[in-house]
Amino acid sequence: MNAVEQVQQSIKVAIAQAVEKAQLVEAGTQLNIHLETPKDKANGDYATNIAMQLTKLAKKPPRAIAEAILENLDTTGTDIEKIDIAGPGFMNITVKKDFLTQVVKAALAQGDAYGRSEAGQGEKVQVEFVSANPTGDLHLGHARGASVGDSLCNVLDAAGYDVSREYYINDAGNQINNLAYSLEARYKQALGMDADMPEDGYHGADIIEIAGKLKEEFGADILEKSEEERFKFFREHGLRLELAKLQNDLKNFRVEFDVWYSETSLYGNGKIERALDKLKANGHVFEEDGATWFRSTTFGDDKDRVLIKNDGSFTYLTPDIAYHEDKLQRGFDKLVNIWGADHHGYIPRMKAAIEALGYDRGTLEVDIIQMVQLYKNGEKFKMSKRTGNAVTMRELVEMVGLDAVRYFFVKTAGDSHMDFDLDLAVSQSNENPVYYAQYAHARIASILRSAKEQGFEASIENLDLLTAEKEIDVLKKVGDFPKVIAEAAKHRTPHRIANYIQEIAATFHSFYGAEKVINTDNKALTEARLALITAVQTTIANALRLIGVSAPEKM
RNA sequence: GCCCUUGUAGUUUAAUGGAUAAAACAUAAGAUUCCGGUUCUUAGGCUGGGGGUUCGAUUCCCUCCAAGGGCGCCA
Repeated sequence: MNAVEQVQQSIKVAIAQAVEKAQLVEAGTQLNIHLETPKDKANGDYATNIAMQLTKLAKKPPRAIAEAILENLDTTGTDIEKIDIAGPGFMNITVKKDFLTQVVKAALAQGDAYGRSEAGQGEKVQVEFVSANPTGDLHLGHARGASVGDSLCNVLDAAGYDVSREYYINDAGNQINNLAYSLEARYKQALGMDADMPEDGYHGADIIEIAGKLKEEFGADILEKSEEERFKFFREHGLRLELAKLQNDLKNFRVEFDVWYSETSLYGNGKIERALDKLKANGHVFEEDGATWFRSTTFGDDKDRVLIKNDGSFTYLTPDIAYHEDKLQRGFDKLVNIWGADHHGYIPRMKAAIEALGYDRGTLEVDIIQMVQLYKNGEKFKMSKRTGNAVTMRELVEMVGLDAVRYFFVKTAGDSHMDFDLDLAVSQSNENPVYYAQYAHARIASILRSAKEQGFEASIENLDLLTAEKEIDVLKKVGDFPKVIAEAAKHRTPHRIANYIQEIAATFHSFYGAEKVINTDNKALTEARLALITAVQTTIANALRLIGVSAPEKM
């Protein structure tokens, strides 16, 4: 618990004791005292709405409750300067100024770790995201999912959760056969032969590229093989090269996974059969029309689902159920799946399966990443993996820049639809909000360089000199950081980090405009301000790192 | 037809059920002998319509409208 949290905790305790002393509620009642930071700083450093929350229990109007709390409040030993009752019954708390400077000490002492907390209490969370089929390039939607998923994992980690990142490789279904046939056609074309693409083939440029690689490596030798062997060859090598490309693209997107889980691996070890047996034993399986069904309607799904087709093969759902059972048996407290909105209809059956297997359906939470609508030349730009004219994640990064892409996708809540104007993104690259934050960081670096040349160094000796309005604003903003991370983790809303970055950058720029940091006539103040902006720089760098954006020293 | 998600300044988007709904971009007007002008200051909303829940609703519930997505023994 850092200095800021300790202050907040002491305030909460003091208020809780006052509530009890005023006999507003029955002894032992669990109070949920929440401190918020008022939008308008005229309303104090912190505010609590406890008086309004207690109207029912205390059977008094909120302002009367607030007054009763105030009368019974003992502020000795806390950092409370004063408390005002305002509006409908808010209690606005002003804290002693010297406490605010604690955040500078905390930020300087903790460095890269500033902002981290134990809020998550080590809860084991597994986050599965992207999980795109290894049959083509990652496109726009995957880029959004990767940005949000990776940032979420970073935030969870920073908030004290034990997080594991996982990618489920769909390397077992019909789409892989399709990949093999598509690749074979492209391979033949690469050799100058006539070959038709299969009807549902993958027309992406990546398949052509991979076919070219195979031609270079094996020449025309593959044509000598039997049809069965050729199929096996293209399947194997197609998967290998597609997967390598996916992993490389994601790495270049600054996204790394702890576990790459192969769907095929579920076939060799009996896990699918065990999951099926468990569903059967629990009485949720039936036979009809020559197929084996899961009675998912028992658990709220709108229709029952086939598990084994009448040709004896599994549907996609069946190994996926086994996969989720496997996840659950690995001991995670919570499973978070980040899926594209086009898969949202799949949620009820997956949750049904988890319940049917005997687990709490709430263990699995699915966060939907809404569609990204591309615009180009003022018109909708339909993306399709199969028509070959999709904008890939790689192309997007080339056009807009990695920092801008990562920032752009994470600054918007994942569950809201998003319009992405390609022309604007390209033309705006110089005005993109990400540069605003990066500039703040670079500007601080510049000031620190300049100060060093003039013989000044950041010092925490005279932080009490930081009393200007803009300085206080900056102190408060820096102090908010651990709470912002904890809240973003709790609500799984990494876009709050992006919002926070904008706020702290704006607060800093505003301070910069009002106060000069380097003042050769006042060494003590200069060095206190250098400590302050170092704390800001650390905070911005840490925040940018959470969302996968670089923090440059120079721009 | 049924189901899911989303409707907020001109545009793109914020806002644990809280106070006067907030930023950026674009537009207009100003600032700078100075630590980086990619900066700062100032100027704008019937939160899609209508009901309901309560001290209080952008947020929760119902309904209508609109946009997107899903409704396969595909993955």
